[in-house]
Amino acid sequence: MKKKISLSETEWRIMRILWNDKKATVKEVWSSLYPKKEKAYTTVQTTMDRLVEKNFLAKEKIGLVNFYQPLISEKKALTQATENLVSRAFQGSFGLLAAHLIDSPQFEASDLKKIKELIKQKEEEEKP
Amino acid sequence: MKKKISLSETEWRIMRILWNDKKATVKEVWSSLYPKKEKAYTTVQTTMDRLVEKNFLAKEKIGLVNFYQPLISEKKALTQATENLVSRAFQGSFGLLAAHLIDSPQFEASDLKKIKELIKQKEEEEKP
DNA sequence: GGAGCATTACTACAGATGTAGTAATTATAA
DNA sequence: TTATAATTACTACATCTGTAGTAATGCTCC
Repeated sequence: MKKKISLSETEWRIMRILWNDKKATVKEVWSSLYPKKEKAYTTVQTTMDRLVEKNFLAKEKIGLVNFYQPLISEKKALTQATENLVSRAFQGSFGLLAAHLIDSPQFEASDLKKIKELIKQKEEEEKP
Repeated sequence: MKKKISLSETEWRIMRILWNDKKATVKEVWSSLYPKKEKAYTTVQTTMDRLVEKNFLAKEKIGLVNFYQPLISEKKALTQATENLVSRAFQGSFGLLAAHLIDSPQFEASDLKKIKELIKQKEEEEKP
């Protein structure tokens, strides 16, 4: 059985930094994430190493220092996470999730507008 | 800090039964979920009791037997779960999730059609 | 050439989760 | 009235997660 890997809040935050910077050290991630040392350095270290175990990050030692970089694109990670939710909560139906979303109060007019554009775009791509 | 409560695959499956049946015993849920005893009876029992701790279910003893029923609607649970994903992975933007969704290969033509209808419907509601 | 600093490597520990076993309780059938 | 079956209550244990401390290692500056 493939285990459903999912990321925690902190893990996402770390990944996002790596997606932007392509490559970073624990120190860099830590300073950028917790400039006021809200969390311990080693906490970030542990989390990043666990991301390596989960195959989300690669770790490469250059000189003395470990550099980490993403092994998976942000898009792919988002897709996986969405699939996860959909399969758990929406019985596998992306359509159900979309419907729920549109029906949500958190879904604002501006979002709606953008979605309509995207839909139109997609339709044009499909039958050109 | 409010802890982000999230449900596992099994927990969702249990909740779905309860949302349908309104009220059920461990036995009933277990038989319906694992007719071939894929999981132990007590596993379901434990899971349901943990759902009680999470305030997703209420437990009421009638005679000898415990009946469980939802304390939260399916819709609310879906909203919560979606919010969770959105806040973790989509930086809080429902619009981003929606965009990602439409752009997904898993998002089928039929889904698209339904969504368009829903959007139209919503728009009509808003400015009647 | 040793003291201090940065960094890594390893270890720890509490709480949640998946899974299930065992003990206790009570209705029921013989 | 006692053995049995159904059910609950309690306990267990491995794994994962959040959080972090400590030890080891190798620069760098006096």
